[in-house]
Amino acid sequence: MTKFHHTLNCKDCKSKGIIFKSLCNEELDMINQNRFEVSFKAGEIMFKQGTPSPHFLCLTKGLAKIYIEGRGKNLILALVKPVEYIFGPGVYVDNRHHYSAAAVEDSTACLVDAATYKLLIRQNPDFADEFIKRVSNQAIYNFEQVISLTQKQMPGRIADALIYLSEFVYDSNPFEMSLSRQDLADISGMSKESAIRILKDFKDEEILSIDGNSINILNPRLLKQISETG
Amino acid sequence: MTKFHHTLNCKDCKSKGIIFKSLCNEELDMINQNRFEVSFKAGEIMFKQGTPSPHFLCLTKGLAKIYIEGRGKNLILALVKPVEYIFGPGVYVDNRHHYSAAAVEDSTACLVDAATYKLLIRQNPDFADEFIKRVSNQAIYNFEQVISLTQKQMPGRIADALIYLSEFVYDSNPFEMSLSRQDLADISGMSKESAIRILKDFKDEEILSIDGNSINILNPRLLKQISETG
DNA sequence: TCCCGGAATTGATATTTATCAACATTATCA
DNA sequence: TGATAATGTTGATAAATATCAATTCCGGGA
Repeated sequence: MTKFHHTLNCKDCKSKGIIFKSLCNEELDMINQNRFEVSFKAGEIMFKQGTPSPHFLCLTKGLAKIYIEGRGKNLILALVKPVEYIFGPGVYVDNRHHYSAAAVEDSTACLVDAATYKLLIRQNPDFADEFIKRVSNQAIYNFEQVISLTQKQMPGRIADALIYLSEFVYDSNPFEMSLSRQDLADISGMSKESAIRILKDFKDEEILSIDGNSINILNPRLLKQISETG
Repeated sequence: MTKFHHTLNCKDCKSKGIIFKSLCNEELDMINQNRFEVSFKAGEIMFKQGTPSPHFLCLTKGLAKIYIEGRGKNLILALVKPVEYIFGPGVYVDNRHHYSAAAVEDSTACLVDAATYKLLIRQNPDFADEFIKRVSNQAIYNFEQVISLTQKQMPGRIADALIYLSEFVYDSNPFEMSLSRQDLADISGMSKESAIRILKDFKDEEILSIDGNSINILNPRLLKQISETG
């Protein structure tokens, strides 16, 4: 994990997230003065559940997973790609991370002091609205996730994960999956072996073609149907 | 469902939630002018997933459940008691309810126009902070819930539900459960029959005594241990 | 290049959980 | 009050899923 100051100013940052659109130049300066950039190699942990949480993290390059560490198993809540940010609920509660984050691919991120961020939320109602909107969207997504995990059977859950990967994470089909099978299992809340078996079933039914980590969704319609019928 | 204007002003309301503590009299007046009170009989639906969501709802009497309607099954996300409020994430996203709510006991609630509420969040940073804090707490609770539902086996999940009921909902032990067995199952993400069986096991092991809907936790330490070991 | 360790795969088996059906109990209401 | 429906309970069975063990595959160093 290398720490270094970025030469760019936030005002000029090409990878500035849309979250910052409601901030004026002065406010962006404030963020700029309280930030530093960090890079992570694939596999490295970015922060760990239970540790103090003093930062807002904006992913500028790579891919990260955020996951809850349960009893032996992990549950991946979401994958985060540029330019999205991670700002856990602990910041407003107990200053602790309630989930861990790790780099799935080599990544870089901007860290901003949480206090600065909270101050801006108080100062700028548009920014606050944007933030609440974002938190709300996340909550809604979590509802769908819980229903998927608790009420769908394994094929439905794997279908959900594959659709999520293709449509929201890699934004393409076919796609090269930078996740391990274990990660896929951790997204879908099942054992690695089960995840592999379902993938194979999908391959046998010619819903997918799989070559190592390259996945091609051959029958998106059927996959969506499996997702819906659970 | 009866609609009537409450005689009291919000300023004097005995059951005013702590959320309102950061509002000045003028702001409370604003809420007061945009609110009405409704009462629900036990079992009545307060609002339904998918319908437009123009209100902030504050429960002043009774007990309500909020639940997601999945494929045939429901998943109860939380029980709401006085004086807590329900303000779904849809208000900031698509103006739709993303979960349903129903009265478990005879209840009354104050409904406040959502636009008014959102305006106050923009106006009053302390109020906004309180609101975000509350949303954050909810998110953290949801994490624990997801882990319970996806990584614990049935006895652990029922233990979690019973602890939740005793410690957070009814605030007592023994307690009279106003929920049905189906509700208990919907909290724990399992079939009604399974929930009943686990209850019986706990009774046989003398962790609980059960008489109809009266539940007495005889061995809280062991119950907690079952919750933790899953 | 060869070897090693971790990931992926497969099969056999055990465990967990749901479903179905039958019956008991309780609440409701005319 | 008695009939009737809803809720609760139990047992038998089937389905879903995890676990364990044994290979195989693959990439990165010495």
